[in-house]
Amino acid sequence: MNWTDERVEKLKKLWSEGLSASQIAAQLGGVSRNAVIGKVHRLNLPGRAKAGGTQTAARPKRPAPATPRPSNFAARPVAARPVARPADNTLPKEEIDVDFEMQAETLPVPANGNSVVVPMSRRLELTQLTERTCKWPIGDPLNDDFHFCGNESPDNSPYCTYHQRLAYQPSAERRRMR
DNA sequence: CCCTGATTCGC
DNA sequence: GCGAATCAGG
Repeated sequence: MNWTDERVEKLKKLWSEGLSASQIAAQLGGVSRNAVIGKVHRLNLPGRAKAGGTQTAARPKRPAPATPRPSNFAARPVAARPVARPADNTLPKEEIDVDFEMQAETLPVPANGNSVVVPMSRRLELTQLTERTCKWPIGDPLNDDFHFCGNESPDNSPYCTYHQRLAYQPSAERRRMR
């Protein structure tokens, strides 16, 4: 991917708005967060404020790589991000970020004795999702409380074990459950 | 483990 | 100039 004027402009804008490098990389697409950080430095954009200078202590030089870096790396499959966003993508962080993270969500227990418990979600924002977080959407995307399950999903599955079963219902199980 | 930004240096 | 690898920290 090329750093066109447009992309650089967007980078500057998002960086100044305080988005993290990975968030910016996700919005730009086709670049890693490292690329974003590297570009930020090259552009001499101001870094993030360090309160009290805790972080930037003199860093020892990087030791020489013991093993030469492999120059042949497979092109990484860019994760599809098909989830649509409201046109207004401004996030009122200040208001909704003060969340109730470990809120347990339960459904009414059916009278049949098989209790159906929906595991608590981590209430993640779209930008927080990783390869290992459940991408089961919860709520109305047009609503402010929309979020993703975010629990750990095994291996490369897009969903956690619970939502995996909801997503891919085997016919046998679907029948059993009616 | 997840994440964050900072730095180096081969390309 | 670019950005993966690495470091350092939360």
